[in-house]
Amino acid sequence: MSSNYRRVKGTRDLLPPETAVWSAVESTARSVFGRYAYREIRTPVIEHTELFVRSVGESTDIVGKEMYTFDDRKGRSLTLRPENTASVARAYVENGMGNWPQPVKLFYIGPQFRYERPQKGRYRQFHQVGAELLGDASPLADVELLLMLDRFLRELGFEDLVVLVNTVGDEASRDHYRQRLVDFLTPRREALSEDSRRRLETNPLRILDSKHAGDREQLAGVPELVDSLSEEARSHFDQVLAGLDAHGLAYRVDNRLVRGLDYYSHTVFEIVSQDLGAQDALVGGGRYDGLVAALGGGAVPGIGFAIGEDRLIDLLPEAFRQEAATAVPATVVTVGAVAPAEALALAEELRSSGVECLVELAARSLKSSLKRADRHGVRQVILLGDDELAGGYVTLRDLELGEQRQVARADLGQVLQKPPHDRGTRT
RNA sequence: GUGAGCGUAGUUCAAUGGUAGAGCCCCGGAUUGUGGUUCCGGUUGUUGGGGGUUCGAAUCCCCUCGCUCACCCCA
Repeated sequence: MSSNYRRVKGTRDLLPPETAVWSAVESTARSVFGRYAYREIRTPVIEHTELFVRSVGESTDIVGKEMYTFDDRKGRSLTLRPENTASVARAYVENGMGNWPQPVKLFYIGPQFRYERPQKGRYRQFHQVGAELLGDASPLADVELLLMLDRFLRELGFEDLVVLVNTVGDEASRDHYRQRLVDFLTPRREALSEDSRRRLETNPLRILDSKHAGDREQLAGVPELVDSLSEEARSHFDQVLAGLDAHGLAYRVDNRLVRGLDYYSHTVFEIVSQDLGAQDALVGGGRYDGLVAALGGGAVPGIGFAIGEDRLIDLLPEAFRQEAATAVPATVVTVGAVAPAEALALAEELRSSGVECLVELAARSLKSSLKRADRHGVRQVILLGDDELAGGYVTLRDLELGEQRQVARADLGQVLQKPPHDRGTRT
């Protein structure tokens, strides 16, 4: 408000100490995904617009009205990625990953962009943590992916999140069902919302998860997609559910769950939370067996998920936040007539032995230095006065315990190596 | 794109047409070798911006920008 320069709408500055939480969440993702041998991929933030039109789908809202699209200086249409699966699939084809040992397991962490009106849990620049498994069509691959996702969320401390699963079948199943759905809804056309009437032509399946009250009424008695499944699609889904049962992963089958991106097939899933307001989807994902082929690759099956990192962090259990918060463990302070340069020299020694510390660089009264240390959330204060300098030791004061002791200067690095870890966050 | 609510100090908020304030935060100090409590002192505002009404506007009106929430859609 005081500045002429402001964040662009829908973006935000992530500041410490919050960034430490983000960092910890991302470390956990790397750790968990790593145990399943997923490796990180980093794709560009900008892509050719056509990539998203082809993969996400022309009739989707994302492509229709939510993309940051612009022409570069040569008139090529470029788009800030609205999601990351299309880029991963493109990279798979472009880099010949089809020749790598299959399946290829990739994860990504990064910003995505959608031009929407910002509100709770929805930003124009938001962040996703996602994983993609390419080259494995088996139902057990779906199961393993969901187990990995579940493990990640549990390591963050989430307990009661429920996975909603459904199948949208293979292409033949969907074609068959789409026709039945259109047959059912056409007589009711006039009672549908404007959006849904449009979808009847462009993307009928999307009408199923319309939240519009009138639409929901008209959907009473609608044919279920389950009944249109091919033998193979039915069997795939049954095996996925059996696998989840075998591992005790809680889920709910939601026959109305249809995801907003065109590339999905077979298994689709979502994790929603009641504590997020209107933007309740925390994770979305599913199988996309036709995507790589659509981008000019071979018939390579795929499955993946994307976690809304911003939303995830909104909901993060307090215990994990606490653990992630960082406090500065120590500061070096001079006493009496000792020059601050001596303190800096000592701090550098400590840093050489791996200790994290601040230094008081101004000559102040001890009283004032201690007060400042306390305000910075420092726990250990290293006092360096004439006596200490002459005796080759320091006085180490623990502000939390209110105790102090003398430590030989040579041992100080060792003593501070393991900082007390029980200090709370300062907010 | 549509609707609603809200814009006063870094922050949370007061001031209902008559001199823009308080708490917190931040900075300094209370005889420079001992912090947190306490006390003293200090910095910070074109009242989001522009226009109008009025002797006089943070306050009323119009426009505009921004924020928040919801619809829609999704992560």
